[in-house]
Amino acid sequence: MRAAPTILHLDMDAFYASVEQASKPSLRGKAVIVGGLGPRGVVATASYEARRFGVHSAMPTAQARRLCPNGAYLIPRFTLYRQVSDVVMAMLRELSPLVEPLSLDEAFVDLEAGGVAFDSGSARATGERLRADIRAATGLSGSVGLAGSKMLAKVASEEAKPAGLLLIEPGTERELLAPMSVRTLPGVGPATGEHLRRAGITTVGELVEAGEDELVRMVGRAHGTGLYRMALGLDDRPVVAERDAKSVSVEDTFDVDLHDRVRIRGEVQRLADRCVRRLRGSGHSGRTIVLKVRRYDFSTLTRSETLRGPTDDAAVVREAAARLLEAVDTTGGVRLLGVGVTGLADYTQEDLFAQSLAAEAAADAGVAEAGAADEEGGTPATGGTAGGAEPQAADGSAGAQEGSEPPVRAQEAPERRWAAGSDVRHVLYGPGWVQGSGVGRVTVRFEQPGSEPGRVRTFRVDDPDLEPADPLPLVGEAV
DNA sequence: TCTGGGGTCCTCATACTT
DNA sequence: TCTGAAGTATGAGGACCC
Repeated sequence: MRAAPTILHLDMDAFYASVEQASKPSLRGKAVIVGGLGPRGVVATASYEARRFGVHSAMPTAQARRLCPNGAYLIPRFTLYRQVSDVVMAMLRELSPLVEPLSLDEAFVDLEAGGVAFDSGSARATGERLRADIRAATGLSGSVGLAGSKMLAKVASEEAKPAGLLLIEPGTERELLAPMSVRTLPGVGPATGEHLRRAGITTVGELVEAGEDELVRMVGRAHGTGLYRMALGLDDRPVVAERDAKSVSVEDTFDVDLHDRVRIRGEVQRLADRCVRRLRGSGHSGRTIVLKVRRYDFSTLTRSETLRGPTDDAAVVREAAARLLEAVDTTGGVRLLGVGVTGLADYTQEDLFAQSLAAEAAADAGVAEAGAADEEGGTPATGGTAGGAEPQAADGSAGAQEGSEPPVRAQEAPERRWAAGSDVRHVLYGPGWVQGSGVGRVTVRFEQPGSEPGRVRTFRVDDPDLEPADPLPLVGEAV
């Protein structure tokens, strides 16, 4: 067991919403909800002002709108969040080489390994300085937890929220944990929580009383022993700086369930292409292809196929995904499709073997379904309902497949779409952001991170003076 | 009016190999 | 040559996390 509380957990407060408030002065102090804005969207982050109305992460956006009709609803701008996150993570790496990012807004740091803290006093001082530095560099607040283990440090930062710091002194952890809900412990979600509740266990203290054997009996070996140790405050997992990705996947939920088999097939191909682009971008190839289908009734099934060697060939992944789809009954409708690759290997190795194998398999399968599989004439999967606003941010590439799409329809003058929250620039009025759009109009608020709250103006959606723009930095770097 | 997207890890059943 | 046990690979699903 570790003596000194030198594991630090940083958790940025309401990160996405706070970044939006920092970048849009008129939203400071207001209820801001960032998430999917389509009919099936969910909330990613709600500002503390919005939380007062009962809005929280993972809640359907439609429900959030009912609870908080006057909030600002914005699509996420991951490019900006990543930029801010990079700044924060760089500051953590100045403290120690052992930094383990958990997401864009959370990380563990082993302060002792960095030689910046060795006891409660120095750890606390380091944590306070970090919070101040982050605020100075980004204008945002983060909460810091300090303890002798990762699990306790995370519990501490959770308790410290918002904008606080909590250090758990060694020796006090069991006393501190005992009255807390079992849901406090990592790994206890709704299902396990309910399972335990039915057995009369609602607090961490009761978990300890139940004993290891009983817990193993209830929730299985790995989970049971882990849970018992966590309840005792025991956790010797090290802070790990570099973690290899284990899988890459993409998925889309459709605004309206898909019924047409040809359309479904087309979407699966599109997802396979996107997945391979991501796979290659991460410098990997992979051996197992996974197809995910969520049906109209929200039941989810996965089908997978393991190749004899890793691949990063789009054609190979497309074919495998198509084969897997053939084994799935989609009558009734499909609300989500996904394609993933697991069993990752380094990108560098050639995968001719896998490719020739896929060709072989395709030839085999071809005997049975040659007629059905190809010939998907007609029904171009043009844009359509997927992904709602289709912000076309980073990935510019549309669905330009290699020639296989039959007749290219005449492009009906594509109406420009302006997603709420996205950055724009007007020739006359300068930088601003889209506050809303509809019936041929788009409303823009002209302001930027350092400015006073700005004025609102409305334009025609096809106003040539208005253009999409890149996000502006939150602090510094004159604009 | 329901329930996103990108991941990880665990468990269980089954098939295959030794 | 047949059979059963044990170990391993694969596939599917569930829970959880942010």
